[in-house]
Amino acid sequence: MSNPSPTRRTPAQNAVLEALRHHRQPMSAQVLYSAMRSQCSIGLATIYRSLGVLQKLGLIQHRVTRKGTTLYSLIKHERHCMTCLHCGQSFPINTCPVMEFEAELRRSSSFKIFYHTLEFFGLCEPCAYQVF
Amino acid sequence: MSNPSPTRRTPAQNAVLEALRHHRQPMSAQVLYSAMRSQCSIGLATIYRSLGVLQKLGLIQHRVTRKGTTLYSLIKHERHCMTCLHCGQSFPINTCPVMEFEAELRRSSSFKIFYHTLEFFGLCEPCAYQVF
DNA sequence: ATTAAGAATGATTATCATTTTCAATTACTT
DNA sequence: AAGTAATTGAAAATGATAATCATTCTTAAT
Repeated sequence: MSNPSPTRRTPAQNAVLEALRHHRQPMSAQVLYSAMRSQCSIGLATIYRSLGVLQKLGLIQHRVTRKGTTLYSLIKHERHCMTCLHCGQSFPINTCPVMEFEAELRRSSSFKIFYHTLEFFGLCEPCAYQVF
Repeated sequence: MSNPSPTRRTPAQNAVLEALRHHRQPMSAQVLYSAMRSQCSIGLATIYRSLGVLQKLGLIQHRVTRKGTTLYSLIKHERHCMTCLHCGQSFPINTCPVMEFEAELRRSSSFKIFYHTLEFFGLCEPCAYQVF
């Protein structure tokens, strides 16, 4: 459970982490950018770089939306979802069936696991009618 | 996001499906393009459109790589993996701990589930040393 | 404290996967 | 066959992220 962090975190990294801590929901780099812009001065490239580092430190997790944008959030409670292949909408699932498996995998593998993503794909009820 | 609603399966869609059936491994649209190009004549846009339709028909599944390219494959046995946040390499896992949960979710939800993605993120053993 | 080396920053540019456009072609219906 | 709708594909547009590079900030040694 320990994080590999021999390097000191930069002000930018801390600012990004703080922004993610403040806004509770997963955010894209772009949204993070405009949100942080109103507070401090930071470049978009720095945000991307910081997100990369924080990820490798095991502090934040990500998921990719249907449109291809990556959303970042603090590593805490897993929030999985069902995503409609037609409208792209995501519906949250409040349980996680992988917890136990992940713990076991951590023990049996030399791979250092930080987090996981689980997503179900298909059609939501309205779209199941509309398509085709 | 939303593709035109077809009334039948087009030759292009069948060709894409056949190509995915032939090559057994997950393929990107681009790779599919150059692979199919040598056989028949097809445009890249058509491949993307066909993949979208086939996905909504519940015939193929997808996963997004670390570099942002989407890989498509026939819906068959789930193949999950652990992906290194540093080198981007993916290591396959040969069991799936979600099967039972998915079946239950199918029963309890009105959402029409076709498939799911499960991916673990962290650092592979070599990278765990190299980073920082 | 000074300075040299190295890392971090940010504006811009480049890249690359995917989507959209639109004219041309093809398929379906009457 | 004629008319209408769907499909196709080449090219351009989009959009997220990565790379570049000159500048600024840290760090460490003197």
